[in-house]
Amino acid sequence: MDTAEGVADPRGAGVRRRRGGRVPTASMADVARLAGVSSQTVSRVSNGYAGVTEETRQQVLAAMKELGYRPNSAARALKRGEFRTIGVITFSLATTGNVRTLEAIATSAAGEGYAVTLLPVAVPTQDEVRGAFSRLEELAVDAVIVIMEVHLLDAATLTLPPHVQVVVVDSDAGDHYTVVDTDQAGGTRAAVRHLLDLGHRTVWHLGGPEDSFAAQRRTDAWRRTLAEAGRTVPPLVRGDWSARSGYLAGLELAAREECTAVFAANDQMALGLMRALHEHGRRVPEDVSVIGFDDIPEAGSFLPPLTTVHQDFAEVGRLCVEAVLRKMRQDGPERGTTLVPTRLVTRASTAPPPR
Amino acid sequence: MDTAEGVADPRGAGVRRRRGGRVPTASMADVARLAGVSSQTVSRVSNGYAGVTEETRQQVLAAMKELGYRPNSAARALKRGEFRTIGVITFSLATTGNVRTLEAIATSAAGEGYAVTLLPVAVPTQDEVRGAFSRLEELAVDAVIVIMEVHLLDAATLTLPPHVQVVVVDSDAGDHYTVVDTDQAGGTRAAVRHLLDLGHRTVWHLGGPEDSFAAQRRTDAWRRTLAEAGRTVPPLVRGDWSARSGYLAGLELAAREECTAVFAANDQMALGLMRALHEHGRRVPEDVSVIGFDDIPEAGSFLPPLTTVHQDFAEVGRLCVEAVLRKMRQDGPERGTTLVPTRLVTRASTAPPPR
DNA sequence: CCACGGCATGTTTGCGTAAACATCGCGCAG
DNA sequence: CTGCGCGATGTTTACGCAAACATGCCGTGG
Repeated sequence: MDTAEGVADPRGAGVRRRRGGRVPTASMADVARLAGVSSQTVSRVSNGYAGVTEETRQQVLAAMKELGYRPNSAARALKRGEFRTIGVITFSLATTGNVRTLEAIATSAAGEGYAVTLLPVAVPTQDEVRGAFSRLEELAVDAVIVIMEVHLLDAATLTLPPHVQVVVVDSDAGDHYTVVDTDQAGGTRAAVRHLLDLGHRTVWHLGGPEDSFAAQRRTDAWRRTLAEAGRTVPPLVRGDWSARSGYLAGLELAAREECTAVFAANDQMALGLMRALHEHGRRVPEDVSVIGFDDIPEAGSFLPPLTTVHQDFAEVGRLCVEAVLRKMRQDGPERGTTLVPTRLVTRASTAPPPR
Repeated sequence: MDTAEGVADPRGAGVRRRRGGRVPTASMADVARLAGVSSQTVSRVSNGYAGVTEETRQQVLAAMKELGYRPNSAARALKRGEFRTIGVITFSLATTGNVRTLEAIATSAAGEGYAVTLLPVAVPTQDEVRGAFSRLEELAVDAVIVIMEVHLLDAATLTLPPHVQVVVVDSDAGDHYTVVDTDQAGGTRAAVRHLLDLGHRTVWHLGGPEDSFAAQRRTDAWRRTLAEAGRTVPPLVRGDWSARSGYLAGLELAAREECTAVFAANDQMALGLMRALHEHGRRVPEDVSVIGFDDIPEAGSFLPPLTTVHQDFAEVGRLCVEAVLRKMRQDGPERGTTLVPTRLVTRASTAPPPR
């Protein structure tokens, strides 16, 4: 029982195959002919318009079914001038945050009747991004969301082609574009204050890579919070988000007796950090408190379970879609940044400092 | 300097705006007019055809640039009969495997000049899948890849509409569809044998959820491998892929003195399992060996670093794209399963059993 | 009894592109 | 000097759909 066979070809003996031997699909005209109506009536049925007799409607539906008719989205898009598709540019799906955000975007978009087209950019240079944009423009896309967690390598700010509705996640381009982001500063402040409130004299920081906006903000907020509290700011240690880099950085920190509390810029690095501390006989949380950022699903199963800052990725995704659709419909050059609040999740990895 | 002006507008003084105040975009005709050539010549330049004088070409390019011309993908798709887009149906982006596969698909597809449209399906009932398919068909998509890690809830096998080129990841529908999958059995065998070779009398198994194909295969292969080696098959313990479920299952296993080796169906569950063992004073690997599956990036940073079965998701994604494009182009109803080999990564969580 | 309104349906047209076919002009062979 | 061939460019047309407009039919009120 294969796909196309046995259907009386109303166009006569024409085989009607495109290059490559594609299976021909039924058009509205085919359906119209079979149902004995005009193609416009088929269109009306297809789009659920009123003003079609129930009897006619049934005939058309029957014909559609018989021919396996599917509206041709290219033609429809051409006529309507929109694709109901949102493009998403992302530099990597390796980080939890990006993936969760993407998933939320896809779900929200689906709820609005939009699909999501993915466009991965290998290297985040401005040229690459621009290239991605031209590809997207030639693609079937009405608007674009850029999930950007890394600085553009060759330019301080993001410059993009006009005529495209853009919403950016996790950037500092709020004065040029619409930006939706987690409240990095608020989350960081909560984390650092939590440790200070437990009695630690200061808080060390295992920061993310230099080229990441999110990392930069967390580091800035860490410094600011300590400064506001009048504490000394220990030297910054950097990782690259990976657990491995957290481990390496942890080797350094484990050697420092005076380090009793560490704020890691994400949970993976916190994981590696804790391993290094463990290997060097420094217990968590008795000797050293560790706090993370993100609240990945596994964080509660680390050894010990990790206190961390929970990010609401679903909300970020939802807001992105909302913002981009709003921009699309109103064509308003709306700018500014929307912040999504975080929540501190207290688990076993933080405790008062040793006496 | 707007796009359509000074042009004899057959519809009268129409401003040529679509509903919603969309910015009108330049068409080939606009470019042609400005460049003083025919639209066909613009088309030729746009598609890089030979047979256009360099001089003409430059004029056209200049005109394109001035008008900010972008080919209209809807029209192009309508004419060409293809979108150069692959749809991906996925039930969840929560698991590492799905995400990594998706990323690889997107990258491979981009390499072939194809984009990827994402279609998340909330609940994996057959109706939902079929619904996703109809949406996809109405969408701008030439072929579909289904990343399916969960059984359909209301049917044993996957039934899908005709006329669509489909490749399925991680399924048992190889006799009906083209399937690409990790060699679950091979990986499992390697894991179990590794533990047996270390001297363990048998291997316990922390399986994945019942409704997952992958989990089922790993469980089957575990049983088979033990049987082949003439070992007793301990009772199966199940989790749901999450670290938390691994922890809960671990509480059970930790109580069993005779359990010296556990094969967890994924790394997250292994993580939770190790936490439970730790809490009950059973050391890994001295008292109990633990092996995982997937080799997530963090696996090397667990306490202790996890021995696990490495999956080559990139290869899976690549093969999917390759297969689906091949099917598309040849229209061959090619079936069967392609297996991607795994690799055992030995780290610190496995050792000979205690004497 | 006819006109008019309203509803179901049909016809025309154009969206932007590119294949197929038509034309034009130039250079070179005869 | 003429004609032929070929390369460069123009013209026509169709892709499938749906808005805009046209038609035809019915019933009702004057």
